[in-house]
Amino acid sequence: MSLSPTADKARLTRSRRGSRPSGDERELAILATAERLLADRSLSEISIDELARGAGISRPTFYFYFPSKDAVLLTLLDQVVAEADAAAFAPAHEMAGDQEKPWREAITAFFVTFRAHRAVAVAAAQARASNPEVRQLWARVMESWVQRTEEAIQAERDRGTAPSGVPARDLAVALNLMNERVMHAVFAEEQPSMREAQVVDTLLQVWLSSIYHPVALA
Amino acid sequence: MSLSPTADKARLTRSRRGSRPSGDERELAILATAERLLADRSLSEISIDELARGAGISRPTFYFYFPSKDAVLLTLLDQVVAEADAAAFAPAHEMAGDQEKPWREAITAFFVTFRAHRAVAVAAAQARASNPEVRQLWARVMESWVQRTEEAIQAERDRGTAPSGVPARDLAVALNLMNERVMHAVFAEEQPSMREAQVVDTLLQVWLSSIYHPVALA
DNA sequence: TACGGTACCAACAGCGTGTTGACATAGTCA
DNA sequence: TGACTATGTCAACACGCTGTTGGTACCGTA
Repeated sequence: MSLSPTADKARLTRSRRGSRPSGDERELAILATAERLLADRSLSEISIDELARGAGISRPTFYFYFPSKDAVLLTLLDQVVAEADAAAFAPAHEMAGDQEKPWREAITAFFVTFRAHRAVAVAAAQARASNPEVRQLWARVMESWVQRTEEAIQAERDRGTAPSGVPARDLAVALNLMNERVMHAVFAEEQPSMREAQVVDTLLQVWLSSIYHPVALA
Repeated sequence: MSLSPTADKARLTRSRRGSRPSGDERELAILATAERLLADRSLSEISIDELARGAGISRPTFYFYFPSKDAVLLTLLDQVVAEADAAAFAPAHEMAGDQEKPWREAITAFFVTFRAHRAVAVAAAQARASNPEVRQLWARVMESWVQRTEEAIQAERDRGTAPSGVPARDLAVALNLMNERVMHAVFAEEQPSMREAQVVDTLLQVWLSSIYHPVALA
């Protein structure tokens, strides 16, 4: 790393472990503290002072790195969402011979990713109500998933493998919202919810039935 | 409309015609003010002072009637839930010849009732995260609807009109959570959601497909 | 008339947020 | 080297909202 001879002079002489951590380290420390504390309590129950102390700085200094608690959560959510997006659409699941497999893989990918960051997922769902930026980020993300779902449903209908029913868009919205809500219930350990092991099978059952075997409504 | 058990606890003040409005009138005024203000803003954005002013009293006097903002919402929610419960299970929808009709009527009943009190519904969903009493009330209510759904699904399976698939309980949980989430999205005018006219048909489609035409999972 | 329950509020205490202004330290350039 | 600028840092303040205290006014009953 330190290629120049003048660089380690400065490093070795003065800046032993006693000197201040860098700004980047501080920012990461705040993020890590936030995710850690969110495992136990909601964001509104966590004060900025706690976040700051956890990162080894004072409350006013917190404002140097983030404009608010919510901004911290927004950063965390951004990371998790990017991870989920990458996981769910990485190998561009093709509708080959098997009808079930690609749907199962996509649902599983979301489930696994959000389960790994359940604290962030639950906190974000709550913050959505009060914070316009979180709401907007989540809306954008949901919208993109809904559109992919709608396109996949429409493709199946066009291929003749799925019959028509309610508009593909509405069905896609309902199914994606169901996934969001069921996963949230499981992660937040709500009453009523279901065992983690049952989540993917149950959701998949509902998706496949309503896409491939819609009933004719009166 | 004191249908609820928790709402009509012993506050049997009769209306003495004084210069001041009676306690009952004040309490109702607070409830009415709350529902009115909730149409525009979330509960956390409404101060107790506003609630008090709206009811024509001072902030400390508010505490004479309710221990907190959340208690006001809890009372409102109690009323709406009682109304929905009554509407959805009033004529004890029988599974007669028609498979679709009873499910459609139940889903429609919920939709109509909550739509009439959308502000309370949306506020309650938000308060659930932070308030244990709201959470508990909603959990109890959802649990009872899930149980009724599970029993109805199981009855259809026992009669041979619906094949087996995932456990009836898990399916009932997923379907009820979907209804909750979709209605919330519509009432809160979220992006993505759907037109109000499409809600019942879309939800019904998913319910009937997954109950009567479950696919065989791998 | 006086007593107790109901209804009411001014004022206070406490907590959390967001801001200000001053100060420290490290790198840069004259 | 010494002055300038960036980046960090924080004690102390202003503010808004919540929940409480301690006291007042009204009214039905005995």
